[in-house]
Amino acid sequence: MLMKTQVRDQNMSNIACSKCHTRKICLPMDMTEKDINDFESIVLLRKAIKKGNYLISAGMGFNAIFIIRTGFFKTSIISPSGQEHLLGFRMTGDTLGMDGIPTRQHLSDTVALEDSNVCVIPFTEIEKMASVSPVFLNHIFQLLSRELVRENFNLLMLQMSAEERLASFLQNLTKNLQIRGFSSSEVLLRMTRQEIGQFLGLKLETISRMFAKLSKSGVVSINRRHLHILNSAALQKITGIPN
Amino acid sequence: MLMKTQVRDQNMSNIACSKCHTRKICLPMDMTEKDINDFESIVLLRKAIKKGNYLISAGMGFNAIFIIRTGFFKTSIISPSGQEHLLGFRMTGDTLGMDGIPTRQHLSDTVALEDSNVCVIPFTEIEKMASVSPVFLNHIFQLLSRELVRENFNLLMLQMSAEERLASFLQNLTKNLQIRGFSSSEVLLRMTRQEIGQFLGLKLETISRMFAKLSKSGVVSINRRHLHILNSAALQKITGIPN
DNA sequence: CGAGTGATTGAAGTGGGTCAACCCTCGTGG
DNA sequence: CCACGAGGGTTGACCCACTTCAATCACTCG
Repeated sequence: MLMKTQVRDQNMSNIACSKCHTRKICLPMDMTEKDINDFESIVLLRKAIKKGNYLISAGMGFNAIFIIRTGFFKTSIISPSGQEHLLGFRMTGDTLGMDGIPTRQHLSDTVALEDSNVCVIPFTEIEKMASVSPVFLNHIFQLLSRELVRENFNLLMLQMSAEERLASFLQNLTKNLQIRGFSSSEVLLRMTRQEIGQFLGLKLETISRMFAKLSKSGVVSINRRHLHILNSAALQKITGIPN
Repeated sequence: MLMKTQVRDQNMSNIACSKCHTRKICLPMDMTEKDINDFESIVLLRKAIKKGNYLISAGMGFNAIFIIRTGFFKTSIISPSGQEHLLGFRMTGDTLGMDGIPTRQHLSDTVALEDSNVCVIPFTEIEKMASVSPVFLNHIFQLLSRELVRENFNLLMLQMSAEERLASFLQNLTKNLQIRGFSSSEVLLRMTRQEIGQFLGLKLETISRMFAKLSKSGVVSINRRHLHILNSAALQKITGIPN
C-alpha cells in the first residue's frame, strides 16, 4: 500500500543529495564525500503529498523515515479525551517519522499543510549504514536528541503567558525560516489560528487577540495569513530568549 | 573529578547484571545470556548519591549514562526566565543522562530526592557495543524514544485541568511503582507539593487543593507525604487514560 | 454570487494564581 | 526535656488571564 503512492522522481535520473539544496540541514556537517555518496544510495524514493493529506498516521507501521524536500507539515496526536494536540510544525530539511523507531509503529499523525515533497529512507538501510559508519550512527543520535530538545522547549513554552507563547512561536518560526534562507521578516503562515492554538495550548480567539496585541504595540503587522515582523528585538524581549 | 566520586562497589567482587533485581527493567527483553555478560563487562562502577545532591548538572560534559539501582531522582531545567521546571521523576531501573548524547553535554539537572545508588556506564563502551550488537543498538534507540514518548505524554498533560493533571501524575506514579513490584496503593511521596507543581505546571497551593478535592471525593487519602490510593478506577475515569 | 471557512471582537464567566494567615512536624540546641 | 525555628502543608479571600459564547466580518472558491 505504501508502495503504490511512492514514485521514483521523474525529474532526475537518480537522487543527488550532494546537489540538494536541503543538504546543509538534513545531513550532518562532518560527513565526508564518501559518506554522502553512501547515503545517496539508500535514498531511493521521493513522495509527493497534497495539502491536507496524511504522510503518517498514528498506529501505522514504521518502516521508513522521511526528509522534507519542499513543503510544510504539522505533527499531532489525539489525546485520550479526543482532542487534537499539535506537537509541532516541520519544514524543508526536517526529519519526519522518527517517533516510530522504538515501537516500530508511529505514535503521531503528520499532515501536509501545503503541497509537499519528501525523500523516503527505508529504516533497514539506515540501520545497516549506522552499524558500519560511526559518523552516521552519531547523526541518528543527533536527530533523535534534536527531537528531545524540541520537546523540552515546548514544555517550557507551555508554562509561559499567552503573549509569551505566541512570541516564542513566532521567534522560532522566523529563526527556522532564516536558517533555510527564507525571509524572516515577511512570512506567509501555513497554519490556521486554531492550529497555532492547538500547538501553544491556547484557544484560537486568544491567538487572534494576542496577534492584535502584538500588532497594536508595533511588533508585527498581520493580515490573515500574511505576517510581517516589524521588530524582532521586541519579540526577543517578550520571550526572554536570545536568538 | 568524576573519578573521585566513583567507587567500586565493595559488596560484590564484580557487578552481576544477571543477578540484579532491576534487570527486567533496565535491560532489553530479547538480550541473550551472552549479551548480558557483555553488558556486565562494561558496567564497571557504582556511585552513591546523597539526598539533595546533584548526579548531573546542566552544561556538564557527557561521558556516561546512569541506571538507577535504588533511590529516586528528579530531572529539571531552568527556563530563560530563571524558573525551575521539572521534566520528570525517575526511579529504580530508569536511565539517566541520555539527553547528553547529541551534544555531548547534559541539558538538564538530575537531583536525588533520597539517598540513591546508580550504575555508571561509560558512553564510549556503549558506542562500541552498539556497533557490534544490533540488539544492543536497538535497545539504545528504544531508550531514546522512550524519552520521546514520555515527553509527548507530558505535553498532553499540560493541556489538562489541574485535577486531571494531578490524577494522571498519580496514575503514572503508581503504575511505575507497580511495574517495579512496590505497593501501588500505599505510597510515600518523595517530592514536595512544590515539586509536583513544577512538574505539572501548577502552583503548590493548587496541588494541595486538588489533593483535598481527590480526598473529599474518596479517591485517595493523604496526610503530608503519605498517600493511599483508595479508588484507582476513579483515577482512570478522571484522566480518561486506561491503565 | 452565495456558501462556507477562517478571523476578529465584545461581553461575561471561571479556573487557577496570588497573597496571607495559620498549622504541623521535625530537628537542634540550650 | 522543652523551646524554638524553619520548612512544608493547608485553607480562605480576592483577582486576573484566559475561556466561552456569540455576533459579525472577510476572503475564497464552487
